[in-house]
Amino acid sequence: MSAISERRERERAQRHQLIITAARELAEAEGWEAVTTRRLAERVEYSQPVLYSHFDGKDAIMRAVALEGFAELADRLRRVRLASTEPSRALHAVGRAYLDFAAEQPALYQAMFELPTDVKFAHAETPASLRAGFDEFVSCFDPDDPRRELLAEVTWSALHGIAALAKSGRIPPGGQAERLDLIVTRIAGTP
Amino acid sequence: MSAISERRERERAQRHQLIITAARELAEAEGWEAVTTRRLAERVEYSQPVLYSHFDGKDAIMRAVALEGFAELADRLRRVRLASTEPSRALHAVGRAYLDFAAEQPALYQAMFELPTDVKFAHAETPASLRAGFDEFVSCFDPDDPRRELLAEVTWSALHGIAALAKSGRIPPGGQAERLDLIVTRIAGTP
DNA sequence: ACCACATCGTAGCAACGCTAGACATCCTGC
DNA sequence: GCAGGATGTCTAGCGTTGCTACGATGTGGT
Repeated sequence: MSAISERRERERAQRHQLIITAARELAEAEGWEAVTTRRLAERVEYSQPVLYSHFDGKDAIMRAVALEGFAELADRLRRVRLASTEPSRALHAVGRAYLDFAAEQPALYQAMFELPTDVKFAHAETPASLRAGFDEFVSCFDPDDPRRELLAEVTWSALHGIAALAKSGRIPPGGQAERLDLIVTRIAGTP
Repeated sequence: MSAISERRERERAQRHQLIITAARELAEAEGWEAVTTRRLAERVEYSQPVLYSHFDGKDAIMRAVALEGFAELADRLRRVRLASTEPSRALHAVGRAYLDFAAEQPALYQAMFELPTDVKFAHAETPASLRAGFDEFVSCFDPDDPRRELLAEVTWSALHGIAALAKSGRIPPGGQAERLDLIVTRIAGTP
């Protein structure tokens, strides 16, 4: 009984992850509008109702994908920040890593930051990985500066702005490096 | 024949605008996901196929709403900029007007800047009203500065970032004024 | 007055998210 | 070892979506 139900639980967890990965791959390959419950079910080789035994619905699946993305992004930003020898260049490196993340995985980024979500961001029940990503920006500023939370917010928002507008073609996709330079030098520079 | 077909054409144009207005109001009241072709048809008191004799589909209707929004935004920004007596404060005023526009009409803003679109932004066939809105930002900077296009791009992007993230609850909706201050002083301030 | 044409509504299609109930399969207790 | 119960999966279907083919209606020109 114990060993068997453990195996079942293991299989169930694997399938849970399989659904998330399949949704993410499908979204990245053909966009979120192509991620239907039918296609997703076919892809994981189960019937539709199985999806609903793991998630409350399509939105919950997208939320799970987004959460996975938050963890990966926070990890990536952290690594880049710690690898920066000079603190003054840390923000630049983190910013570039952020833009690269958005450009390399547009569908994932969309699920995280653009699609409507009920994930709470600046609340008590905010997932840790979510706060962790933001904190990487905060850590790039002087701990003694009382406005460093605000500076991090605005830096993040500006990066999100150029990432989102470039992704949808609303500003020319080239020239992101130049925009990043401007943001970093103006915001992180001495006031 | 002439007078009658002219009247028909007039009625047709009125209905065209009626559809756009109805879609916009419905989206603003209940969100874009509530704007279905059936509900929209009922609201304008015609049957569904009539919508398709005016627009290529739902996306085209949303595009028409967005274009109307671009014209209004450009107009609003222009007025605010010209009303600014002191040039150094023009950018601040334009920025606040932009954020107000986004906050007051979230569905319209969403159609303009967040939803997938095939409207070209930085191309030859860019609608005039669209370029006009961007130019209001450009005009806030020194005409002799070779980087003023870049400065306008980044300013606009940063404003879009805080508008979009605040609208979806990803940053606290309060404190936009503080963020605006920071963006304006850091970007428009002397480098 | 009559025909031709344009215009509009009814009805229907495939696909969507989601769910109820039948079916099969496996574990448990005697 | 074997029936009984519980767990898990699939088939089938509901209501709604964007969109369209086709028939009815009514107007305009000759």
